[in-house]
Amino acid sequence: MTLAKRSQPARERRYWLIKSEPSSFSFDHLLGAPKRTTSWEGVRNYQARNLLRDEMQRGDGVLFYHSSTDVPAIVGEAEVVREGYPDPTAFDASDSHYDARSTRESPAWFTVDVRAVSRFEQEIPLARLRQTPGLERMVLVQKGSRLSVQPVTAEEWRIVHALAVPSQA
DNA sequence: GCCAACGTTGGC
DNA sequence: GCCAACGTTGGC
Repeated sequence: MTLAKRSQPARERRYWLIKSEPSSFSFDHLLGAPKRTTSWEGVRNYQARNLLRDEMQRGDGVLFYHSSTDVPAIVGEAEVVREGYPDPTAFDASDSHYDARSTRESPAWFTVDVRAVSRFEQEIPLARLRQTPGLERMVLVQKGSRLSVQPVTAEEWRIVHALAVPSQA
């Protein structure tokens, strides 16, 4: 965190949702990682890149979603612990996410660090999200929605939490 | 495994 | 700048 960033006025906490295929990187992987933290690298979509680079801030809340699995679901909560920085995998010719267009002088792709906060008491399957009043406009439930890093509204975050942690509702 | 929806590429 | 072709995502 730079002085410049620390001295910026605080803004409202914002919320995001990130997708991952549990067969490649699950919420358990994140919980088991050093400091329960990982770099969310490898994103190669410009809309998602813009969110990673420009919008996600330290302290923001993150819903962790399992895609391409038997029961696609939101399974836990994480938070942004490091703001956008160049994705190192884009510079590594031996990495499957290598992109020669991205240079250290002019990086094309960005990542943030996320840390696991907690696994939800109850996973929330996509089918349930679709049935939940107030979530009709959530990006995740839109037809054809493929964005792997998505904005979540404060109200959507609240509703999801009420489903996920009923003991606190 | 199927296939709809989407994003990217590249010819013109 | 258009748009067809292609590769990928991801639910079902």
